[in-house]
Amino acid sequence: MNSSIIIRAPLHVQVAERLRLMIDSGELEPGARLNEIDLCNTMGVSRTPLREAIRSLATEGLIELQPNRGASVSIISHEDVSEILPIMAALEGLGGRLAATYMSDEKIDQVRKVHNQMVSHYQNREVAEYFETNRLIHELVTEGSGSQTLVDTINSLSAKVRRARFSAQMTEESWAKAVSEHEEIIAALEDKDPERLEAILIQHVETKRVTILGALEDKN
Amino acid sequence: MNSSIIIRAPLHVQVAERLRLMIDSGELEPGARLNEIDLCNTMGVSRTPLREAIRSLATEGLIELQPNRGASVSIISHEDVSEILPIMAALEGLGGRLAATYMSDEKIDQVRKVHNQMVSHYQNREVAEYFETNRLIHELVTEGSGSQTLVDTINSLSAKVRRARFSAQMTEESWAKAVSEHEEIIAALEDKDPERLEAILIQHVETKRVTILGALEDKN
DNA sequence: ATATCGTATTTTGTATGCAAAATAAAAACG
DNA sequence: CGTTTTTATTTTGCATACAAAATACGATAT
Repeated sequence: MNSSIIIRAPLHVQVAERLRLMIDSGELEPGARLNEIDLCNTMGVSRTPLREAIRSLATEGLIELQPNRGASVSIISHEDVSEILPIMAALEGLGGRLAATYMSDEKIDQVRKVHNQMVSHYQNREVAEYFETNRLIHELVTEGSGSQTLVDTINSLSAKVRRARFSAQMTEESWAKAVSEHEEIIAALEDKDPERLEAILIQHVETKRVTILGALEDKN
Repeated sequence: MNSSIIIRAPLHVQVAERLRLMIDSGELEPGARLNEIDLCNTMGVSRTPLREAIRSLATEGLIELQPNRGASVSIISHEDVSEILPIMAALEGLGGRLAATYMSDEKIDQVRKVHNQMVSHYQNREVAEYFETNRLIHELVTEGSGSQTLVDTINSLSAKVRRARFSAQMTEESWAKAVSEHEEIIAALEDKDPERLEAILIQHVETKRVTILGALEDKN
């Protein structure tokens, strides 16, 4: 008996992951056309799994399909951000409210630890590490809600705004504000105060919206 | 010059629509396995576009994929409903809050008309027509938010709980409650009271959650 | 020189074919 | 008989081949 079965994900799943990564990292810029044959060559797969992966990302909204004209990385607009962030605010708020009620003390301690790491990354101005720990905190809190659907829904929306990498364009001021809001998030979570945590998270995402829109202004 | 260009949707899109319909109508029941060749024969297409469509519906969550074992219509569980409905409540609430602020008077009148139709369907006990007008009202309100992303997100979640057709199992009591809540929805919308509309919609979806869970209890 | 038409090339859309895995069926063994 | 092992069949996964559409290119005409 062998309990450690090797599961190799289907090619179309692997290709989808890789494409998602390429889009996320900026290797495939917004608006870039996806030439099937080129991508097949670089990935070493045939068109069938590639096309299946493209269809998946299209329904996720990361890619746009034009009949007989192929796929391109969808462009995130000012309006898209203005639509997506309020929705994320509502959902992260809901997640926080549930997390403050249902999250175990152990999990809360874990969030606190990651939070402390994040603060030290902030003090050392380690941007990449800061963003990663930041992202992780939000994920942990949402997971604390106990709702996988909520995690998935937020992730799906987050993916659309994340890929443009507005992160690098954060000002010193908005950064400081984000960190101070995170202090409040942790406090509300440790106090197990659902309403307060919800309100803070909504405010926090609102701050993020302003930051991102500011960054978009500069770019365009 | 011909401005009425005939746009024929790609096969994989048509197939996806048809599959969605088959799932929604119950022709393909939850848990049913999707045999590629059978479906190809009934639809008169080859496996390639069918598989692309299946991949799309899988990322939508309507279908589940098992490596080397094909696809099956995903089963909606008690837990799924308990996760999805609170999210829908938050989102419909957000939609209502925005709609109460931004919806034009013309659109509000339109909602009122559909609402009156719905009430008369209720009085005549025309179930199917009632559900359709009900659905339409919620869609119109959400559209009134001006956020297509919000409409899409809610639709995606709604599709998962809709397909099991709990509708038929509504009790006289919960039906009456739903209608009376709708009266309040319309009133809040016409008064352009964002907070009230939000609260009512959240409560309304909560009512729906209880109804659906009750129906699920009876079934299992 | 610019515009338009026709042709060639590229790219996408769909169908089919072959290999590998899973399932079903049959045979061998206890 | 029931259980395992072997074999056959079905079904999925992936690659390739062909058809149709779109794009790029060049020639001709104005």
